[in-house]
Amino acid sequence: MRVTINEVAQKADVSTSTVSRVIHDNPRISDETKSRVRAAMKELGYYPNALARGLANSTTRNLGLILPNSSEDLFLNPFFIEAIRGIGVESQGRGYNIMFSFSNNEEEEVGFIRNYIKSRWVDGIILLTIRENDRCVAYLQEKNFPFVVIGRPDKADDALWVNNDNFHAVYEVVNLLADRGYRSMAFIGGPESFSVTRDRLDGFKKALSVRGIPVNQNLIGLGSNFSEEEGRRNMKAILSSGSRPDAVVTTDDHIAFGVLAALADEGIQDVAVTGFNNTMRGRYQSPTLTSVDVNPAELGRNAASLLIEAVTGTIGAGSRHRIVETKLIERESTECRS
Amino acid sequence: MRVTINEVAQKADVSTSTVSRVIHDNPRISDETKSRVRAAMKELGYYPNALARGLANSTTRNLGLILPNSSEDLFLNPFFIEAIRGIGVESQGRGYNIMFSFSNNEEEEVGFIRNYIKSRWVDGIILLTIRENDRCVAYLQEKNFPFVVIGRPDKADDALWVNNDNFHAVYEVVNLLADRGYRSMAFIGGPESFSVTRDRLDGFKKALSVRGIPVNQNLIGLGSNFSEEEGRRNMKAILSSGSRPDAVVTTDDHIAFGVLAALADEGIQDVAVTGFNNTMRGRYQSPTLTSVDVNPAELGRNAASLLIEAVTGTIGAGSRHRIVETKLIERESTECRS
DNA sequence: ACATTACGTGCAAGCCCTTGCACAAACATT
DNA sequence: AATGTTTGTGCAAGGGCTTGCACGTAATGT
Repeated sequence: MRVTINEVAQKADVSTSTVSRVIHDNPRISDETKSRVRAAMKELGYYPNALARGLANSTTRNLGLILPNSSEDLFLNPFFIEAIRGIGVESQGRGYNIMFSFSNNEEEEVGFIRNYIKSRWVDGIILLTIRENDRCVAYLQEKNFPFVVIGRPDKADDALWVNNDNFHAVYEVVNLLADRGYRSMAFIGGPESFSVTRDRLDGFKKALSVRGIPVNQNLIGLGSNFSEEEGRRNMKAILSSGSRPDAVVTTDDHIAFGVLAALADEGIQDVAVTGFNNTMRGRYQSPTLTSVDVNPAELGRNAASLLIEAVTGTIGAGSRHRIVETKLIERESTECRS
Repeated sequence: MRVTINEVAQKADVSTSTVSRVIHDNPRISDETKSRVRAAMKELGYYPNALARGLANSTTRNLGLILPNSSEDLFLNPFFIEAIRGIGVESQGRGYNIMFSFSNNEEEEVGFIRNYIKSRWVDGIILLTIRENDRCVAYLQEKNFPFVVIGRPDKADDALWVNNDNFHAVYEVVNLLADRGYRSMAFIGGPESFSVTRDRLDGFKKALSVRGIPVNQNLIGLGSNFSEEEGRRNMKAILSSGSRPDAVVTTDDHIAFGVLAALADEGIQDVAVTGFNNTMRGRYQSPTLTSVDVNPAELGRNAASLLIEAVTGTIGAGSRHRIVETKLIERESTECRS
């Protein structure tokens, strides 16, 4: 039998309510009693039972994390593990635990969310990815359950989210390329159904137009996913349409690898390429790849702290979103136009 | 107010005990009653409260996962995320949840373990790394709390663990090199305090001696960690001692990268190098790196299932350990000796 | 000196589910 | 017909903690 609040109460010669109040440092308890109770707790090695506590005040200090169990391209870059780490470190620093589950599709995700909510395991939920018309978001909103998403939800802008400034990130990429002497830029991204894609494309267009460079629709290609294969396919399509950009902005390192492969296939050398997410491979590819570091750990930290503020009711009005700075990492793939 | 077992009982016109028994599919309840109760549950949308259940029978169906929050080199390869995924998928498939925490050092690890145990959040604990004389292992054994470790504990061989056959893996690496015509092989590994290092070194020595190749102590270097830097240092040390192996077996891709860097510094070309863990970078380095895939997802799955068997008391006698096969991935760095 | 206001603590109900034991009814056994 | 077995349910006592309310005592005010 483990030591409970009762033995402590007995030992300190007070009631269990008093012990409970001491645990929560209730100001109505006199200092003298507090220290007596604390001594008893220490002596007995008392440790509160989280389950009982949770049951009594229906709050668990657990957060649920919904992870995609997806194809390679999501796990081959450090984004996820770093984001998870950020979430974990921030949460545990604030006394929260994280439970996670891997889902193969939207339906499974909703299932896990349902389970977390209904079985009352968690106080809030973190969504690590987001789609257009995300059913998880819809479900969570319907249940009115606290959640935060990494990435910007297309509708439901009133939800909590943390995101990069994708618009600005690409804007800067274009500026870099322009500074390096590139003029005819292509854009190759993932599915338009992801708001990241749209935001980045907007940044691309805006940066061009600010510089007075006309946007050429033939130089814009959106793939059905973020894979190398799609990047390659889109690049080939652009080339075979007869266009010949001198730089290619992509929304993911893997897409960029595909682009580089397509260029290599054609024996084209002097086209600049940029990626996103600053993957390992980009650092060792040849040429090393200029990429945007999205700071996943910081995204994770912010997601966790935002959610915790929400579930504890300490969220500041008007601070339901957080923007995390990206960092442009310049490497060989965008060296000055020769 | 959420729907509880009481409303269900009322609706189905039985006692709460009966409902509880229906939930657990107790055979003492008649089929007729069962279906009546189930109908009531469905109609009311009943979902058991995990906390209350846990409190009542002191079991949570949660597992705790202790993760290192360590320097880059541990996160730069997919080992962790893959292992976590394996653990997660296996656990959730069996109806278990995972809680994790990142620790910066052994002391923090013990702290998290203590918290998990004392606050009764979890039924068992998974250790993803292991040191010599691991205090976590000691603590868990002292508390007699169910746990499993990935990697072989040096003492405490009676603990549950899952591991690769590291001896055999390196044995095969040596065989490959020998088949490719290499004769003078060096070994560069991490700290000897890790059993992986020792097991791999044993495999190395054994394979050589089976082939009748003498083991040269000057060609063995053990670093203080698994980093590129240490790999480079050790390789330089070997070279500057005047030795000139024609192949280098390492215990980690990062070490191998360091070795390759050291060789490149000296302008040496024709030395074969092998790594471990099959990292991303190894696939894109030049030369691409021959490496041993340790199958982290499978290690994770097995760890989870072994632990679950242990906590449910369904563990088979004599099956307290599991060995996961490695897979040798041959690439350019071990091409035939020219 | 009496009424009022803190102050510190205890009572007991509640959170929701599990389970050993008891028990009534139905059936089988002599 | 009397006794013994099953079979299916219910009772009630937990599991460990929280918290609204009540209450006695001491301090304050007039």
